[in-house]
Amino acid sequence: MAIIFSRKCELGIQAVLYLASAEGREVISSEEIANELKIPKEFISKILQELTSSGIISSKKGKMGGFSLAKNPNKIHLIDIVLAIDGADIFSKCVLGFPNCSSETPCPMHATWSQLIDETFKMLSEETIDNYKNKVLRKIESLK
Amino acid sequence: MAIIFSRKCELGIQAVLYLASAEGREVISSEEIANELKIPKEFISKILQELTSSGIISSKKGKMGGFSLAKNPNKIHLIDIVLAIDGADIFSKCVLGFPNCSSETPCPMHATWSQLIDETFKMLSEETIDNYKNKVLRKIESLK
DNA sequence: TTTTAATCAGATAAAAATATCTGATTTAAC
DNA sequence: GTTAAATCAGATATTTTTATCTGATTAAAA
Repeated sequence: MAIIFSRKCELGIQAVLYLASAEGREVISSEEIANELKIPKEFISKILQELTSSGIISSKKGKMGGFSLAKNPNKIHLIDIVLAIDGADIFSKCVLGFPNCSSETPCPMHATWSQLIDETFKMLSEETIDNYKNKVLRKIESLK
Repeated sequence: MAIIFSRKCELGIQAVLYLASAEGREVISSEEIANELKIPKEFISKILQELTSSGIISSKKGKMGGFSLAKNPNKIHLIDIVLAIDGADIFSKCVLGFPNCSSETPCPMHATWSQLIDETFKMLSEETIDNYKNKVLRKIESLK
């Protein structure tokens, strides 16, 4: 089964978008995020920990603690989350799984695939969390 | 870790390209494919079985048996192999993992992502094995 | 100061994907 | 016919990913 982003990465993006949509509030607990996004609390907690240690979000410990964006949502790009959780493999590894695929020793699909991957990287690098924060609330509504 | 195609699919495409590059010869054994592509014989055998049962390649059993393309390489498209091994999930499932993502209840990335996925689907549907069969031999040289 | 509610860190469990093994079947050559 | 070399089918093993659990730490509120 092929996938694009790992489950962790999918949920990481969901969670960051939810935090962005809650602007004005100081922090949001992992429990609220889990309930709103209908995903297991334990799993999203681990993901929030990763996002915290990579500096995309920040956490407040103790009672009344929770998570918030580490910077302005127009400074957080989708690519930041993808690279933090899944790394750069999707953009750098050979699409056919050949070793050392490059313009010197290209695989058969190298040229055509590079073009698509570059476009994808560009989109993820340009789009900010800010551009999407309102859309996530509408999607969450549809989950209820 | 994110991936595009499963390992099975990557190797399936590699193997079909190798068969295409060997035009003129009646059949190619799984052992030869494994040796040339530097991958385990047992694993590629299983993949060749799948490709046979989905009608992309055909097999000849018994001594001197092996595999060959089931049709003209200009009639086999990359998408055929991808769909046969990985299915259509990559093209139909929500990129953020939300349920029921569609233009009615879109996820935040739905519109931007659909565009990239449609382009990818189009490329894989247009490109034939025939377009790539020579390139694979050059790549195999670099493995030696 | 104690209790409560939150994150944090590391271990463990479960599920899925990847890879391997074993034996049966098929077919060409001797 | 017998043997050898190939695919086929299903079971098994290994690895990775996904998910959960447990206990420690932190900090607000009673």
